[in-house]
Amino acid sequence: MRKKLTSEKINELLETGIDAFAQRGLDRANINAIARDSGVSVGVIYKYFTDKDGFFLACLRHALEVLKGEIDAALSAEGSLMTRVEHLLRAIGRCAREHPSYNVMYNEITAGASSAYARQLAGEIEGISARAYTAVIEEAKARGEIHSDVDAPMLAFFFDNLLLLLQFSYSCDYYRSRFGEYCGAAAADDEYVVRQLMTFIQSAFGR
Amino acid sequence: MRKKLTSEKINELLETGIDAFAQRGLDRANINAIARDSGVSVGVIYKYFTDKDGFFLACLRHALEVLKGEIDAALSAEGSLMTRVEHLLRAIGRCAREHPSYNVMYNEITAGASSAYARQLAGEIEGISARAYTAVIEEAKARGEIHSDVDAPMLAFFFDNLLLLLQFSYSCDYYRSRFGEYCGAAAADDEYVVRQLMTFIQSAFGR
Amino acid sequence: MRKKLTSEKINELLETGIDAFAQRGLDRANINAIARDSGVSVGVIYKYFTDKDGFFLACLRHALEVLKGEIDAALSAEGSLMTRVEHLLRAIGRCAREHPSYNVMYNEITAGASSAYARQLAGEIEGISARAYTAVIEEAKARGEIHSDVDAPMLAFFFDNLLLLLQFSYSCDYYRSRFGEYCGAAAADDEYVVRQLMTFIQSAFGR
Amino acid sequence: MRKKLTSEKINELLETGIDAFAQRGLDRANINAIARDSGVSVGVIYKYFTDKDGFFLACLRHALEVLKGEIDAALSAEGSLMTRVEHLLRAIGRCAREHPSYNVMYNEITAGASSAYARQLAGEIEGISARAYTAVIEEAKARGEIHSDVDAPMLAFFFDNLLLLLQFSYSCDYYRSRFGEYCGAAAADDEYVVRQLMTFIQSAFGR
DNA sequence: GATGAATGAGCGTTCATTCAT
DNA sequence: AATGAATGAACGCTCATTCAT
Repeated sequence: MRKKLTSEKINELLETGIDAFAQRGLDRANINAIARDSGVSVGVIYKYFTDKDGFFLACLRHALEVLKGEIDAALSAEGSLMTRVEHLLRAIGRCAREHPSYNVMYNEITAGASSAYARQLAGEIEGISARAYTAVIEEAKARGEIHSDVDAPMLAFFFDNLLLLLQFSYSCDYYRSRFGEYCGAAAADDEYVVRQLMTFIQSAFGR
Repeated sequence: MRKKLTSEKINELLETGIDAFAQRGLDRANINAIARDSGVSVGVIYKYFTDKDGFFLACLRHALEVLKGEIDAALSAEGSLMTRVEHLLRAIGRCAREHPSYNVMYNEITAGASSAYARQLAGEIEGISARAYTAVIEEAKARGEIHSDVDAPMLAFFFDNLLLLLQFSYSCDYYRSRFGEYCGAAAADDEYVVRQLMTFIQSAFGR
Repeated sequence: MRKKLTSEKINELLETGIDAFAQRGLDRANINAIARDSGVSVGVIYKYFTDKDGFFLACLRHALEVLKGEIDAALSAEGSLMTRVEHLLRAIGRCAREHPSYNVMYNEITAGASSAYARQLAGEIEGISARAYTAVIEEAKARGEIHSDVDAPMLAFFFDNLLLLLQFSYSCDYYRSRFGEYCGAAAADDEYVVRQLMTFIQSAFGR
Repeated sequence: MRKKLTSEKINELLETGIDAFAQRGLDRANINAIARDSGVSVGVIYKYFTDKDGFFLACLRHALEVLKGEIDAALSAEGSLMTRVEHLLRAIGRCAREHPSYNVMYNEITAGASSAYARQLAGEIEGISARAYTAVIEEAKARGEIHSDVDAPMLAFFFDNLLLLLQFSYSCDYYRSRFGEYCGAAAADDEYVVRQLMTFIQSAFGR
């Protein structure tokens, strides 16, 4: 073959990597297998990425870019606080359906093997949402949509905790089973879940 | 040596395993090193546990037993819903301080490598909390502490999501950094965090 | 098998290693092949030696110990300077016949791949001969067997140069061919070579 | 670029190759790095040389041509045997200073990896010196400068052994350290070494 | 002819697992 | 029963070589 790699090929490689890492984890995923399944040679992985960790990180960033893009779009929609929350929840559902592996990779970095990069990644990944959510909440406070004596960053944190676990509960095996343990069949009724979580958040945000 | 293994020795082995798995993850932890550090031979690990995965699972269950014990104790205290919630939050803080590795292992099973056991473990681990929280909420509904038209299991689920991420945010590198990104120094003020989360949950539970 | 390795087995391993390194060089020798050919698993190589380099060094030291042992024996014989020289030359011939690979390994460390250890190894290996030869020459000077105004260490150096290249000329492919280019069939006549070199050295040592 | 390769460029390539092979050895030197450092593509190396070994051999011949040129010049000078020897020794010193890598490559072929070409190379490289030295010695014999009953080729061999190890002792890490072990600071005093070796050879050549 | 990105065989090393003692 | 040395499959990574441009 020996044809120059198109950027689509690199994208395919990242997608294959994401699937492999999501299914088997950073350590159990096999670089040689990923290369074979992507139809490229191992060599190109080591040409484009420093090592397995570097490739994993690239896959991760690729996944998170898409994820965060959807979130941003939802957040910057017009409307009241709760309208935007609704958009957010629906975006989360959509992402989980369209890119099941992305959320799994996201969850992966919170665990063991990637903890060497924990601090840096958290800054990179969470910083933006943290500031965005906090800003939206401050804004809502200013508009009187929520209590004025609330701690905005912490409210944002609790709020994102709910979203994050919803994401994971849609996509990660363990969290999905856990969701089922709690809610049974209702867990599968996306619309119902959104309504219930909306109510929960609405109340939590107070008047 | 060649002395029969005391159950004490087995406990020490599990503790060493938990620390190793928490620090390095299921795949990177080294069975031979764990044996050495516990002062036993690799042989006994393979006598008492089927394989590395089996040993990991045993470590996990050991950790979760302690964790769930604390939770149960807090939950079965006397008092109003919010009093029990407060006990719960404080128990979570205490566990995070006393057994930092336990929560990390808990988070570990939600990720990649252990997903083969996801369903089974989720049932084992989450089922009890799911039923306990749901029962407490139903009870609170009956007492009028929370709205009567609320979906108890789903409320329990959202509630546990908040608790779970608090646990992880106290103990797991990534989640701790994320907590810092959101809340800065306030993240380290346990008392303040408890108060804020109490308020959040109180509101979410509605009148 | 799984039987504990006897020290003979380790010796066999070293011998196999020496042959492999002598035939193919440090880099081209294959650790897995060496293990297979010795009837042990790769694992034991990495249990007894830190890495390929460490194993190579162990092989080297094993070879040189034997070599230096023979030299020492010859040197500590009774008799005049030239008698001892004769013993030395015959010992060199014997070693070359009995352990053809040992000299090749010795030559190996003077080249490329092992140059990282050059200084240390030179001290370890040459220091003893350097002192021994110099002492013998000083002694001969004192006895009036050689000129009194000669620089003993440098004479020892030139002398050892002649011995070293004789060693290599008996055992290393290139040096052997070179020997043939110079001396034709005479190169194969050990006795004749010894006599000629004795004469050469005798003259060089002066009256 | 895509300009035809000048012979100048090829020379630069060979020089870079020589440095790389001298520093890292045949196996550890990296063809791609050599190409990069010479400002040519890997492709041209494989156009002008059959493979890595072939390129190594070309580098070697390039180095030896220069080396042998200097030797020949010294040897064909006017004067007595010992005058020519002195020229030779000084030429060796000069080469070691001007082309440190050349001697290292020379030593490289005597070791492991290139032994496949040992015989052929030895003929190519040593044959000429062998005949030249032997001729000079025969001549000196005829002129009565050395004993008439000496074996000229063997004397030439011993003589070249001394020169060869002097070359290597000036340029190769291991041999240089060995030189130091024998002679300490005196090893660095070129003039002194030449004088001592002259005396040694003079005596060895006999009356 | 020159280029240099792509290829993939090959090897050093690790470590879960076994089993003779 | 407990031991721990031995095993060897498996995998990350390198780099000599090729060939489409």
